[in-house]
Amino acid sequence: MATRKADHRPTRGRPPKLSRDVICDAALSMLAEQSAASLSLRDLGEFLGVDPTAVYRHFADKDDLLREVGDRALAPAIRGLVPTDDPGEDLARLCLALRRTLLRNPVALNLTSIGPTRHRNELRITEVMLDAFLRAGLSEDDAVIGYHVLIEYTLGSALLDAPLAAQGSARTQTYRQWRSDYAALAPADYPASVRVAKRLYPPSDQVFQVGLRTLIDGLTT
Amino acid sequence: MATRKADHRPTRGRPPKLSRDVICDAALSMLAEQSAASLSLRDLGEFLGVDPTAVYRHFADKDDLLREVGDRALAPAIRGLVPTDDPGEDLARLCLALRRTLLRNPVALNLTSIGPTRHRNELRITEVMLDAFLRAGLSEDDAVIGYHVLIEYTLGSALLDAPLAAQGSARTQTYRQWRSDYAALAPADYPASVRVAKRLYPPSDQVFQVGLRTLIDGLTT
DNA sequence: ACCTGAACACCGTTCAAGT
DNA sequence: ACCTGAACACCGTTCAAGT
Repeated sequence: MATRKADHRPTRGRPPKLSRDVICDAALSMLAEQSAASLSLRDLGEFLGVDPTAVYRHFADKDDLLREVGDRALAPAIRGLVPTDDPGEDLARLCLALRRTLLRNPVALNLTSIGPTRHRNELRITEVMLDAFLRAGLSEDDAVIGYHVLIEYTLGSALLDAPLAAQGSARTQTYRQWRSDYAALAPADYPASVRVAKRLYPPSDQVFQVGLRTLIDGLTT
Repeated sequence: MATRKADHRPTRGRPPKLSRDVICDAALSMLAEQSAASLSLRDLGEFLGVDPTAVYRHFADKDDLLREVGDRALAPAIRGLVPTDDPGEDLARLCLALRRTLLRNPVALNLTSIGPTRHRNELRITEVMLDAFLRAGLSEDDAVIGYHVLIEYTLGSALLDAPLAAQGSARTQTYRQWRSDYAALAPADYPASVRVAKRLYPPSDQVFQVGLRTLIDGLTT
C-alpha cells in the first residue's frame, strides 16, 4: 500500500519551509491570475520568498510540478458529485462540470500533452465515468471505449474554448470579427461558409451540450 | 480581392534569400524530425544559413510563423478528397484523414491554442464539413453546431493521442504499464477501474471510429 | 535535510548598423 | 529592401557550497 507516504516525516533539523503542498498552493494561486505557459519557476520562487531552485528539492522538474498542480485544479469537477440511478445523467453532469473546471483554470489542460498522471482527482474522474457506463449496462469493453470517447470530446471542447474563455467579455467582439471574415470569403470558392457565416460561433456551451447528449445517448443504448 | 499578393514583387536590389514560402518549407522539414515545442528560431536560422533574426523580416513573430506552418501541415487532410452522394461518409472520411494528418505532424495541433487561422487549408476543411452537413439536410444552425462538435471531437482525440503516437513502438509498453497501474489500485476505492483495468487503452483508432460514427449518426438524423 | 547562489546553456525579440 | 549582429530580458536546470 501507500507507495510514498513519508513526504515530511518528523525531522530533527529546522523545519522545512517548503513542501509539495505549499508549492502547489502557491502555483495554483498564481495561475488564477496568469496563464499556465507564463508561470516561471523564478516567479514562483519569488512568490514563495525562496530561491528559485528550491523547488527542485520537492519536484523532479517543472513537468512533475505541473502534473500535480493540474490534478489539484481538477478537484472542483468531482466535488459534491453523487451518483443517481440515471447513469447517463451522471455522465452528463460530470462532463459538464469537468469542462467548466477546465475553462476556469486551464492548467489542467496541460495534462493532455503529458498523458495520464494517475493522481487523485484524475483517478476519481475515471472511476466515476467507468462506473456509470457499467451501470448503464455496457460491457467492459464498451465501457472503456465510452470512457475514452467522452474524455476526448470534453477535453477537445475545453481546449478549443480555452483561449476565448480567457478573453472574457472581449469574446463577443472576437466572434463578430470572425463571422465577418467568413462572410467576406469568395462565394464561388466557399459557398457553404459564406451562407452560414452569420450563424458561425453559437454559444459554445450550447454546442457542447449537443455533442455531449449525442454521444451519451448513442453510447449508452 | 487578393488582400496581400505582392509578397515578392520584382525588386531592383539583390534578390531576397528568404520568403514566407522558403521559411515555412524549412520549418516543416525540421518539424518532421523534432517536436514543435523544440523548434527555435535560432535553429531555423542555422538550417537556412541565415541570421536567426532574419525571419522577422517576413513574419511578425513566432506565432505568426507557426500559424502558417500549421496550416501547411493540414494539406494532406483534404488532398484528393472528393464529395460523394453520402454526406455522412464524406464527413467520416474527412475527420479520419484530419486525425491521421494531425498525428503524423502535430504542429497543426498548436493551432488549437491560438484560435482559427483562416489560412487556406483550414478554410477548405471548414467549407467541406459545412457543405456536407447542409447536404445531409440539416438547417444552417444545426450544420454549424455539427461542424463545431466534429472539430472538437477530432482535435480532442488527436490531442490525447499525439504524445503516444510520438512514442512509436514503445507505445505498447506504455499501455502495459498504465494498465498495471490501474490494476494495482485499491479495489475498495476504485472498483470499476480495477475491474476493467486489463481492457483499458484499446487501439485508439478503434475508439475514435466509435465516437465518430456515434456523432455523425446522431447529428445527421 | 534543506536551501542558496553562481553558473550553464539556452530562449524570443528589438534595433541600430551594414550592404 | 533585406540581412546582420549585438544586446536585452528572460528561461529551466545543475551542482557545489552553506547551515
